[in-house]
Amino acid sequence: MSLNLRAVDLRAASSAADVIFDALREAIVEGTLKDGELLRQDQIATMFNVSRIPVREALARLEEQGLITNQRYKGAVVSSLSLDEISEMFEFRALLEGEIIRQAVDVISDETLAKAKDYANQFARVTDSNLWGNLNRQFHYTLYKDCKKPYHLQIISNALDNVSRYLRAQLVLTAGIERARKEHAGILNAAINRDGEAASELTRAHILGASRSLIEFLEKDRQNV
Amino acid sequence: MSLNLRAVDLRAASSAADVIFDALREAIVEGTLKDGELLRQDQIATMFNVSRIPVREALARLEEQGLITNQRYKGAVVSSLSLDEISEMFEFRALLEGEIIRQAVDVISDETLAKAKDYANQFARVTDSNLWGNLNRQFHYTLYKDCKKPYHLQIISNALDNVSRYLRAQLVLTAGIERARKEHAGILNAAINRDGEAASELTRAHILGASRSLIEFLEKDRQNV
DNA sequence: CGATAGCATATTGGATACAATCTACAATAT
DNA sequence: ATATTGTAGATTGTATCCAATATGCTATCG
Repeated sequence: MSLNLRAVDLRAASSAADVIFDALREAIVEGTLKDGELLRQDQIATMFNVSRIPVREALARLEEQGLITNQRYKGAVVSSLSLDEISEMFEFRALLEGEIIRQAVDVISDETLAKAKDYANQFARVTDSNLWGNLNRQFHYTLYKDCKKPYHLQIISNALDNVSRYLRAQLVLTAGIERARKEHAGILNAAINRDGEAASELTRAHILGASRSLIEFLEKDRQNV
Repeated sequence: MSLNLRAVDLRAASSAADVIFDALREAIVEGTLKDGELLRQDQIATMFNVSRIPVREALARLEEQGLITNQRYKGAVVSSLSLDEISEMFEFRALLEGEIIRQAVDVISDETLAKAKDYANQFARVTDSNLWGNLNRQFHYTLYKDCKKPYHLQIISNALDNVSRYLRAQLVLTAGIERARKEHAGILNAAINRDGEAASELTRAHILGASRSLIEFLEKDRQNV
């Protein structure tokens, strides 16, 4: 077993369903596919040059994640969340992320802190709003990841997936960026000082504040439809 | 629209994939399908008298829930969790359920309390170990449900799904029933007294205690394999 | 006798074909 | 004109079929 060749684990390679799942997931999370938009199996199959079978598998998985809703014989639509549902998901995130960062700051490495700082800086500098969502996610996720709780992290990630297409509206349309920038700095600082309690409280406030701002915005926005 | 006939919403009717998903999920959660057991598409298809297509859809959804693991071209096996993973999931449950019951006791109705008491009694009386898992779930879920946080409840339910096949071993093989019975009584009492803090703390202790007992048992058990 | 290549069988991934159902519009009756 | 029924096309759900891959046995070579 000493062949001078870089090998990859082909068993872990992606099936067509995997590729389609990832693509749809990303499009929904980024908001490219809008709230309530109808997803036609045939259309997606044609786009990816496959039959409808792997498309259906991807859709089944997306539904299990809550990102789409399937109605038998009618089709799949991108899930459209009520204000209550959005609000609940932010509360959920505040609970989970507040707890995880408390545990994380005790074990987070200096390299990881440096990475988080880098993401925070990029987030503050970059002006392309398409990048904000991802940089925001990277910043937070980086702070959490050293605590070695993969299940918690996966659930957190999924919860974020379910609200990011709304969060983006909050950042872009309510001057949320400037506030987020400051709050990120505060959280990062608490992490650098290894102050779990402060990091937790600031993270909770960060999430719940964004929630309030978003809900307020959506309340106005949804009236004029 | 006033026809004297009891109608049902056929659009909500189950597809073959739904039926198979539910059946497999239940079998895994109850432990009928064991840890690491291989699931053959063709065999399942034959059992339900359908083709493999809806079976594959069900398997895709089960994998998304973490209940099975799929390996390309090899097949699906019931997920086998490490002690660390099991332990993490119990911590997760303790965090979530501790918080939810705190919020729930403020709004829980007397009827719901009566139902919870009924489940607790059944749990204590029944001797058929196959019923324990479900009664335990019903007891806790009943206490939570009035708080109207469907997303939280769904995540809690899924987390329980992922560990119940192990929990059952703890109840059956470590005299966990007697302790669970007492702890249920304590939690119920705190709920009746509308003491959110006590209910939360007792629920956390209940879950983390079961976790410790289970892990200890599994450590011994897995050595002799 | 042991290791490796070749082959047969089993199983999964995906394509094609068909059945069930929905949607929209035309036809008909009142 | 309005409401109901019938029909055609579109779309989803499932069955059947083929291709890609894994597994295990056999044969061959050293």
